[in-house]
Amino acid sequence: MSENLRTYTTENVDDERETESESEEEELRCPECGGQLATDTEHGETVCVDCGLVVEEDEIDRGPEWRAFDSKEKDNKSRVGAPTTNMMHDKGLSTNIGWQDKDAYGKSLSGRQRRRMQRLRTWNERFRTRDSKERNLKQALGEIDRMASALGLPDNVRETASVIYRRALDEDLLPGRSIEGVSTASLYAAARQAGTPRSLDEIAGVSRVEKDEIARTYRYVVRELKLEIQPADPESYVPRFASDLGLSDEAERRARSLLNTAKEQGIHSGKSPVGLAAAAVYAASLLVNEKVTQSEVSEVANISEVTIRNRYHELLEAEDSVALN
DNA sequence: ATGGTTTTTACTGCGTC
DNA sequence: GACGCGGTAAAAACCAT
Repeated sequence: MSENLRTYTTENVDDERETESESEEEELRCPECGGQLATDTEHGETVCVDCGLVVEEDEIDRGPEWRAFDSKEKDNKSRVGAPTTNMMHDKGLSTNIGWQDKDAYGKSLSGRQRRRMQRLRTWNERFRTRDSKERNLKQALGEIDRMASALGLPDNVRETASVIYRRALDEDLLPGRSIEGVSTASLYAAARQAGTPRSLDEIAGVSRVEKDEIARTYRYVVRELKLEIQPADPESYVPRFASDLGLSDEAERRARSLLNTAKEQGIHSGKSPVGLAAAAVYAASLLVNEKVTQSEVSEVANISEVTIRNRYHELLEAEDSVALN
């Protein structure tokens, strides 16, 4: 079975990484003795098995760290970027001061020195935990940054996301939760607060964490930090959708006004904001003669066409009933 | 866990290019 | 005949309880 799997995977990987796929295929011979060559990736050398002649050296291993079976995994294992698992902030390397009041020879310390040591312990502990939070923060911020740029979120969102994360850290919300999970949740919250919301799906798409966990962590963080986040305003999605579809400002304005009349009519409660926004954009595109298809809208909004249909009927009805008055 | 609501999936029919 | 659109029924997802 491993044979089949192997050929399949190497092919796949080669597709995307053309550079150095030949190593397994071509069989070069040693120029001196004709012996077989072997590649020593650790030292970056190609050596002859028989005579030991170094044929090539200082090669760079550009490949990913391990074999990867899909693109996601490949991302994780690539050589660049932060290591994915660094469970202990200091890898157990930081200093610890023993609790016994003995010197290096095992003799007891004088009272004066004991007090000194006590102070040292306190400070060492303080620095160490401070340091641990610092590292934690650093990693989280990197993660937030990565996701934010993947989603095209502006700097101020990253800013608030990191503020939220800092608060979570200060309130000791982290234990039992992953750094990635909390950073993702922070970013999600920040995006919504800033009025440039991204759907849970979009967020989950760039995060290392599953959607469910993000939602769970998000709820938790919001509750504990008592962040006030009102349900996303459909209007806030409009600009993004409109620009993704290449619609004019005029169309965007129409979409907004449609949403506003809908709000006055109270059509919008309980419905997904994204769906409403998508429908409004679609309806607006019709009204200003810049027709885009339903499926195009559903594509950029990540919403089903059916939902767009249902919503945009409601939107137009609301508009009509206002027009009659 | 449950029930009610919303969204999605899958399918069908109609008109147009 | 492919495409865009509308509608429907049933399944799935979501949410408050």
